[in-house]
Amino acid sequence: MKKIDNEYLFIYTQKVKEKDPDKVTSIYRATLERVSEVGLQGLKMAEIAKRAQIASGTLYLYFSSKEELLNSLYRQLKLQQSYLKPVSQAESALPLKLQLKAIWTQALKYRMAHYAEAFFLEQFARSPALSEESKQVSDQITAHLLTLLERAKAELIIKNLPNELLFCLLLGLLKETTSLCQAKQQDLDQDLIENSFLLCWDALKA
Amino acid sequence: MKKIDNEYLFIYTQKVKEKDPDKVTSIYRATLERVSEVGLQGLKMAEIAKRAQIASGTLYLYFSSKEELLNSLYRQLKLQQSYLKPVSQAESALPLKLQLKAIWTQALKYRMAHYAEAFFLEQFARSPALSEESKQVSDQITAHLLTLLERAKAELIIKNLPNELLFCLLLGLLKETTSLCQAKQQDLDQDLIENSFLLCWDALKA
Amino acid sequence: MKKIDNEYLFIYTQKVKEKDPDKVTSIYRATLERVSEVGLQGLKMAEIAKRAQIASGTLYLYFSSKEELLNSLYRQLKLQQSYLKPVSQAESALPLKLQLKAIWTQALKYRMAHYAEAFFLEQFARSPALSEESKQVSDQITAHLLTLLERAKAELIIKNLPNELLFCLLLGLLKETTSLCQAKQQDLDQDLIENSFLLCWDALKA
Amino acid sequence: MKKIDNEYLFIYTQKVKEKDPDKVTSIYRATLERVSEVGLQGLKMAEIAKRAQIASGTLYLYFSSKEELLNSLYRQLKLQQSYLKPVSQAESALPLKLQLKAIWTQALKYRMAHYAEAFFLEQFARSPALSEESKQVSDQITAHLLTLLERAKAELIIKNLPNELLFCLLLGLLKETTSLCQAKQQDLDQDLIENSFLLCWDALKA
DNA sequence: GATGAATGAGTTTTCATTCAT
DNA sequence: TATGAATGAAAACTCATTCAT
Repeated sequence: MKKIDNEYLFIYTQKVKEKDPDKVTSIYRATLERVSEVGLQGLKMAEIAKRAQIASGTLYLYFSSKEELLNSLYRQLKLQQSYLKPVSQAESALPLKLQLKAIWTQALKYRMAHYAEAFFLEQFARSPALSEESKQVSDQITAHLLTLLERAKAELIIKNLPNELLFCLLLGLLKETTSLCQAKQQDLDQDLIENSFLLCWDALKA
Repeated sequence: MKKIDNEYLFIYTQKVKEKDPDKVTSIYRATLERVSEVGLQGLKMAEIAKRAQIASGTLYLYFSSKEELLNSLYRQLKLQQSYLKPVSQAESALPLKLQLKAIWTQALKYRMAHYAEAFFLEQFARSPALSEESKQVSDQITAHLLTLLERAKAELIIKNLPNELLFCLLLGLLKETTSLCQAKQQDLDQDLIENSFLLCWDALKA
Repeated sequence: MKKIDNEYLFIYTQKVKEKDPDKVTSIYRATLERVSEVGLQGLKMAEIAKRAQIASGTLYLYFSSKEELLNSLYRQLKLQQSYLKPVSQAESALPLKLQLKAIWTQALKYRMAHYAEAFFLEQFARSPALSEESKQVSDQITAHLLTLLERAKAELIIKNLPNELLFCLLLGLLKETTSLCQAKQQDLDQDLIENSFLLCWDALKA
Repeated sequence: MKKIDNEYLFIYTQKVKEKDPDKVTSIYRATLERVSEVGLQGLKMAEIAKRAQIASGTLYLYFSSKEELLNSLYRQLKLQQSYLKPVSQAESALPLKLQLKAIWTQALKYRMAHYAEAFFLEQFARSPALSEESKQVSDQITAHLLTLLERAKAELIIKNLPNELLFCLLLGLLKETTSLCQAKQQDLDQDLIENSFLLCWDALKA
């Protein structure tokens, strides 16, 4: 049973309800844990409640249905994704390559540290239960990157290819690398960060 | 309602049952179609039967349970993955880069043409219903690639990094690119093939 | 898998159908075997067919439904029960006690030799599927005994109690003794016959 | 629709579940009633639920499956069988014959009063659904009787025959007599008790 | 007649949701 | 608010029976 740390999730709850935010937090955590254990298909409300140490009826005080719980968690996580992303002042003075490397490193570390969330996001993104509203919560991680890539293209540092394709490269490697670590129960080491960035950079650079 | 062509799926059925292979084929097709429409969570035996134009009881003549049907389809598809991969004689005389490009092109086209399968494989791979036996059906797509990468490393053409990491790059870009096309309902054009291979190659090359 | 000998069952089929009597016989045999293996609850038409080495559809050429098959078998067996019972000419000259002993011995042996039938009869007799018609097929085994008991009562040899009660004693001991032998996979030996008759006789005698 | 009184069944529930014992009791009662009405073959979970005045899903809060419900009821009843059997202090001072008569009377009355249970036990004992665990719950009714018979044999009051055989006599007559009363919708009268015991005793006595 | 794959009505079982406490 | 037993609609699965071959 994977435990997901509470402080991190706390922030989700800000906008959710007028009710006890700790409870919402622990419902979210319980949901993520169960999804990482049994997948979306195997997810049962009763088990979420049990894991969150509340009665199953209580879930319905916070979320009107399973679908709403999942969509709500999805939106929180999506918004959350960008939360840790802004590059520090200090970093924004660095050369673009180093800024990109900082983002890459941060993204890899973030995803490893929050694998259950990443897993949930990927699973639920493809679920027919994903509401229209949820779909519209865009992944703002991209905003930062976008600016950076545009600048790098303008400076002829990286290839002038559609952003979409460049994102595919980065996102694909990011996902696969973290999946790999997860599957092999292996931690992210410095070598892996360096090597993976090396691949990215050589791919991108003009 | 997406239709998946029959001839292609026919080959799956070779080893499945002593019973009518056409029926197995159409059950597989119906399952893939429904999964691509409603996801694994929304998949119902009655709807698979309806789509396959058989009675729901008939499903159980071919598969003892829903779980067995999904695992069985999973194994067929996994074994199938390598089926189209061997590079032709003519190609094996080409320079490594061109061989790799041939594989890349083929893989992209294959995945686009069989997106429902790819989707099912990715979804079910993470399902708790995936049996041990199914897990053991390895993805032999990698075998060809592995040889090629090893040769290229030996010839100092590509970077001497762990195969796993190189696979992450290739598989990640492959998945994301095809997802992108799928999401945008856009066909794979020559530009996309060229550009995506350009990214791969620059990443890999020494 | 218990095999029930064919010659014995052959006689059932005389009045059943205009169709192949061998087939009816083997359906009956298969049914009895399956019932003795899995009970009435576990009895499936497909398994009867398999055991009888015919297609399940063929069952319906001989019997219009499962219920009819069971009722039909029940009636055959009930009629059959008395078939072996008539005491020989020679025996009818013996003292009543010895005649009774001859019947007792015969009944015990019969029941042991045809345990599957006895089991079926007892199970099906209590089934709601037992038709009115089947209920009316009386157990003529009793007819012989009845005469004998009446005579013995007239001669003041046995107790003047209601026949029903005397039957309960005899039938009860008969059933339990054969059940016991069956459960212990033990053959009926001479001791058991002697001892059980001793109990019966002492109970009955005036 | 036969009603089985609640107080009696209450004792079953002692060891069953941490949940509401009244509900377990009423499920047991409903099951016995339905079995006595339609037999084991005709028994449906939905009808048990209806009779017990609960939703069918509720059955599964108490028993994980139909099979478990039946086995559970079987074990309760088996254990229960001996419950009413111990002879009172006063009785144990009586001559053996009278003690035996007391047990006989008690057993007859008990079985008549709880015919549905007896019926269920006999039916389910032969069902393939009977679990190994259930088989092992021995019928402790015999323990008391055994002691008594052994003593009577030692005192040369009754025949020195194997207990098994003596049990066959007693159990057989018990079963048949109660079946008879049940079938004839007739109550157990004093005559029947006297007469049946007379038969038993004459059979047993040395 | 004989076959056995196919049928679908009828079961068992699950689980999101409700509601009395 | 919180509870968790109860609900019952909906799903998986079974199997007697049919029917095209």
